[in-house]
Amino acid sequence: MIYNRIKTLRSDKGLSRKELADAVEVNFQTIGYLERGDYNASLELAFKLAEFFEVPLDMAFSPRPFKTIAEELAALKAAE
Amino acid sequence: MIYNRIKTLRSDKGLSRKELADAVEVNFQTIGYLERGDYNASLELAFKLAEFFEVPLDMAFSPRPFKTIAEELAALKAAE
DNA sequence: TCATATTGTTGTATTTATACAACAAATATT
DNA sequence: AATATTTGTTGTATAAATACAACAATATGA
Repeated sequence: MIYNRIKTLRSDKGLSRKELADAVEVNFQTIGYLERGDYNASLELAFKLAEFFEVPLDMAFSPRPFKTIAEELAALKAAE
Repeated sequence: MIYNRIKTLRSDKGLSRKELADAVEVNFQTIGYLERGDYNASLELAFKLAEFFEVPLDMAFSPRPFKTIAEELAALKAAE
């Protein structure tokens, strides 16, 4: 299982699934499947999405659950 | 099409396909397919391989052809 | 050189990712 | 509230990734 932040990245940009799907050239329902975790993106699609969102691939996809914002902040504080 | 450096990374470590395959829990022939570019790794396998080789994912996989060592050196020199 | 291990090739089977359609449920817009 | 847009669900179809087997070709090592 691979975790992803597609939904967050997408809504941050104020895009609908259809718009994102068009941008990376997949069916709009494919975006839905990915966001719900029904299946993983292919490597190819993962690269396209990361590129589209202008983030490194492992900021959009991770083999381990992403930290919540609260956890990120706690980690930052601990690292001071 | 996604490019990869699995063959290089693997032979740098002096491993056979079988050994690498066992380490990332796939069939040894799957490694062969990937090395020959017959098909792409899944995102899951890509993460496992990158982790195994201790390199960032995009050092092992890229949507664009990797530079040769000569090109890398030329780029380094140009950046001086 | 002979034996063994590794790699390449071909072929079949299964699983997973993607496409597409129809329609219901939920949100947003006017 | 009525309408339109977006999202969720289910179902079918195809393509791509993976497993596995058998065997040929190459390379490695005794």
